[in-house]
Amino acid sequence: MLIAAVAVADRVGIDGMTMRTLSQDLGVVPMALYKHVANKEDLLDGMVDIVWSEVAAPAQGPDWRSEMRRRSVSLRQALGRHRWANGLMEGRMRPGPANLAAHNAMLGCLRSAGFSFSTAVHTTSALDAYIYGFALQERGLGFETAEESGAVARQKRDLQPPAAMELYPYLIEMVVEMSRGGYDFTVEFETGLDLLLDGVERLRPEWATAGR
Amino acid sequence: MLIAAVAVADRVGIDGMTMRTLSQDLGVVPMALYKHVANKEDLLDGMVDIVWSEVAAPAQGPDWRSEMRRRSVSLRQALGRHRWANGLMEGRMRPGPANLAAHNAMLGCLRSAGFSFSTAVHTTSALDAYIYGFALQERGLGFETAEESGAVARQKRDLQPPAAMELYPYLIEMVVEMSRGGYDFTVEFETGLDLLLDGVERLRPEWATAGR
DNA sequence: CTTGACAAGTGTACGTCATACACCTACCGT
DNA sequence: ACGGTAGGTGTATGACGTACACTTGTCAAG
Repeated sequence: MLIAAVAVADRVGIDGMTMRTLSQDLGVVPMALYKHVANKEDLLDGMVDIVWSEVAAPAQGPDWRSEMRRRSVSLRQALGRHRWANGLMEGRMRPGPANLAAHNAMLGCLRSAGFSFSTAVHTTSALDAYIYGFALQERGLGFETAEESGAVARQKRDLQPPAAMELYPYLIEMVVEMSRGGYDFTVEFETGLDLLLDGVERLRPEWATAGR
Repeated sequence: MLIAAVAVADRVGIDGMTMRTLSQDLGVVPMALYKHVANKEDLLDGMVDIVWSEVAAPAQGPDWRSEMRRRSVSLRQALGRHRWANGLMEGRMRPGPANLAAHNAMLGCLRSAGFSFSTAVHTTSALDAYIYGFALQERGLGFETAEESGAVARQKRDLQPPAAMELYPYLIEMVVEMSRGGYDFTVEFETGLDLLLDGVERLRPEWATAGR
C-alpha cells in the first residue's frame, strides 16, 4: 500500500495523492486505508521511509570521499524520482527505520574514516543542506532536460514586458543565455558537490583538532 | 492585507493560514479577500514576494565575497522569520518584483565583480541550494537554540527503545553528544557558508576561462 | 444635488478533503 | 462448530477553497 501511495504521488503529485485517489487506485473504499495507517501523517511517514530505503548507504572505510559522493548522487536521484518528498524528508517527527539507518550510515562512514564528532556533523549538515536545496530548486524551475530549459527560457524571454529589460538587466542576460545554451542540472549539481567535498577535505584536519 | 497574511502564517503556520482565519484576523468575511487576490495561489505569490523584499540585496562592486555573505545571512534570517516560506520561495510561477530584483541583484553583483556568466550561475545555484537546504533542516529539527537542542536530544535519548542502541550506534552517539553540548545553528550555517565561499573563490579563475 | 460607476464587503451554497463511528465478512486456530 | 481478528463498507461531520448574486460606501461628472 505504501508502494502504491508512492506511485500515486509520483504520478499526480502530493496534493493529488488524497486518501480518496489512493483508495480508488487500490480498488477499495477510502476508509479501508485507515486499517493500515493511523492517519495521513502516518502514511506520509511511511512513504518518506520508502524514499530513504532507495538511497545508497555509504560504506564505512577510508574512502569516505567517494562514498559521500555516491550517497549524494543517489539521494538527489531519489528526490528526483519522488519530487513530492523534498519538503518531507527532514521534517518527520517519527523517522522510520530506513531514515534512521541512512543517517546512521552517513555518520558511521565519516566517523570511521577518522572524522571527529563535530566534523562529521558539519559535513553531514552542509552536504545534506546542499542536496535538499538543490533538489528544491530543480523542482521549482519547471524543466528537466537541457533542451527543455532552453525552450522555457526562450518562452520567458518572449513574454517579458519591455519595462523589465531595464529593471532586471542581469536576469534578462540569464534568460537569453539559457535560451541558447540550456542548463544541465546534473553537471550543475556535481560541480557544486565536488566544490563542497573539496572544502571538507581541505578543512578536515583543522576541524578534527577543534572538535572533540 | 499581504502583511496580515504573513503575520498570520508566522503565527500559526502555513496550514493554519486559511482564507477563513485570515479573514477573521482582518475582521471581514472570507469572501471579501477575493476582492484583493484572484485566489489563494495569488495570495501566496504576494506573501513570498514580501519575504523577498526583506532580503538584503548584494551591492555591485569588487567585494563580492562579503556581499554574498551578507545576502546569504540575510536570506537565512528571512527564512527563519517566515518558516512557512521555505518550500515556496523558488517554486513560484509568477515571481513578484522583489523576487526578480533579488535574483537580478545576485547575478549583478557577481557579474560586475568579474565572474563569467556560467560561473555566476554556478555560484548562485550552489549558494542558494545550501541556504534553502539549511533552512529546511533547521525547520525540521524542531528546536531553535542550543540549549533547546540539548533538551530535545536528552529527551530523544531517554525514549530510545533498547534495540536501537545496537542498530544505530552512530546515531546514538550523536544524540548523546547533542544532549550535552547542544547545537548552534548560526555557527553551523556560517561554517558551511564560508566553506562554500572559499570554494567559489578558489575555483573562480578556472571557471572564468571555462565559461563564456 | 443627483447620479451612477466602481471598489469593497456580505451571505449562501457547493464540492472536496481527512476522518470518526458503527457495522459487516471472510478466514483462522482451537 | 465457533469466536476472534484483519480487513473492508457506509454514513456522517466539520473544515477547506471558492463560485455567484447581492449590498454598501465613496466620489467624480452631469
